[in-house]
Amino acid sequence: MRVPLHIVESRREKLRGLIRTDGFLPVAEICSRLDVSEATARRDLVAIAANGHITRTYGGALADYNASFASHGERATRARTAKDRIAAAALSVFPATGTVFLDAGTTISALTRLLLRKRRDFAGLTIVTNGLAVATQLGGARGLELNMLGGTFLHRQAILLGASAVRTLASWQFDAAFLGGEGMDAGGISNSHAEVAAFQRAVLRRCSNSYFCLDVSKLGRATPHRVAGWKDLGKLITDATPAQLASAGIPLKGSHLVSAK
Amino acid sequence: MRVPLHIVESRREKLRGLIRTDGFLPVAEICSRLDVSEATARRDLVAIAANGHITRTYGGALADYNASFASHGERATRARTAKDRIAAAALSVFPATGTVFLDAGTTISALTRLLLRKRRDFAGLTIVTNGLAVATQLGGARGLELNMLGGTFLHRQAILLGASAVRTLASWQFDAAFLGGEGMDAGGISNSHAEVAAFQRAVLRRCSNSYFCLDVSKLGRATPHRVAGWKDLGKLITDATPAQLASAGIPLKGSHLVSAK
DNA sequence: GGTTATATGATTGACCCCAATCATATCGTT
DNA sequence: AACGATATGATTGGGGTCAATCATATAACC
Repeated sequence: MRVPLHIVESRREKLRGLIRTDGFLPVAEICSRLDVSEATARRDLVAIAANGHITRTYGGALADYNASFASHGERATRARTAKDRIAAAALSVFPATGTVFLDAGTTISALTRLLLRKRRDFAGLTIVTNGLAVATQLGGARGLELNMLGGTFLHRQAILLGASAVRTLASWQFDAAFLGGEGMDAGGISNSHAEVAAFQRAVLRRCSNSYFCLDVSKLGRATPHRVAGWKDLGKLITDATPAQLASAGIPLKGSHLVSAK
Repeated sequence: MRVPLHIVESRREKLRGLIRTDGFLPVAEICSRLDVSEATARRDLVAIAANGHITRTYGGALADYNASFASHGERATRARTAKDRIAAAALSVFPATGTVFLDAGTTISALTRLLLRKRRDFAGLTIVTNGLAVATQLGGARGLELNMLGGTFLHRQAILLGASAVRTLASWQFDAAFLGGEGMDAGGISNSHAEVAAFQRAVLRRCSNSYFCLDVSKLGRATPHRVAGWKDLGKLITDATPAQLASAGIPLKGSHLVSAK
């Protein structure tokens, strides 16, 4: 029998919370806790997985604050996704030692994953991040010194931000910084959160080499808060072709571009 | 056919790394990546799960840096563990609003889990933590302001520590702090890491009410680094009986003890 | 208020996961 | 060198999971 929409939505919201709280939830337990049939539980799961930050697994669902989960989707199909290609390109310019800042975000998370797979020992490398997923992934890597900036937790993105984060930043100097973004157009790179943009600008001031990693889907999209114009930032790592970039009015060439093909 | 022991161990070490990197790994993929049969993959999994930090799920294995996973084990058996009882007792003294510090560690993680299950809205409450698992669990809770201290990542414990963490602490004042520990005896509470102990002492200086949460298995155990003597700390929340505490030489009564039974 | 759209639960057949068992090859040990 | 221990892979039966289909009751819409 049909049920009011607000009931459906609130149930799914509750399920989102349950999965987030437990980290992993088997289908059977979803049924008993929400008192619904398997069919409904599964349907809710796919609904949440579609736009929520949840990954389905065989027999249940996994909260992917650690967006590192890529087994079923990306890797199984063997099709290297745009993010993976970008990660590979970023890896080629990744310092072997020194101090590196890593942004939050799924693109950077792909880089982290690749980094862990390619290198066995990280002695001499210091990584600083404000992303919970990145920290979670890198924590425990052999020889790596991992630092996290403090700050206020930004809902839905698992990022630490705010005045405290910017203040802590002041004591660091980075050899390289790898950053993400939500939009790139003729004017530069932009983000949807004012705080994120402000934070990234603060990072830019403290690094000698900056690499923005954005896939082609962000091309031409402008989001409210501008991070920096093309003149003010370092290199762009993208899978967009030079032709695509040119037609979007982005004036980058060679030395400011690392192409991921 | 049998295979040399060092091969077995190195393969399992590699598997540990894979699971940690990916967050979740289906059995089928373990087979293809390690080039072993399902049987061996499963056997390796149980071997790792026995003493490594891995949780088996149906169809694969989950890296449990987020110690929040408790569906199969604790909850399924319905047996309220010591940690759960302590968490329930802690919840009874948990402020409805204000600023609360939460330590890292599995006992506190149990408290976090319970907190999320019991309360729907956290408006007016600010939580500060240095534990990745706690932050991961609480991130996204409705109305909650969540702050994380920055610092250096401590291997194996997913805690942020060090001078930076202590420094950030200086700008906070807590209405309550819930802390864990590794040992309690007549002399007080102790921890195995010097940095952890130093950090906890710094927290104690900045809170009006402190609650140490330790289960009875820690009773009588003394670890190298003393956090504080019984006179210097607030209340103890434990499932140990007053008789057990007395026989261990711990001079606490009523007002300094919250019993979890 | 009548009609349409849809959320739900039951069912079914196929597929996958798992624990147990067994034969075998080879490592460790004496 | 010979023996025992054991890590491995194949097999098998049982059970769980999944996607698809269908009937139905009821919310949403006009």
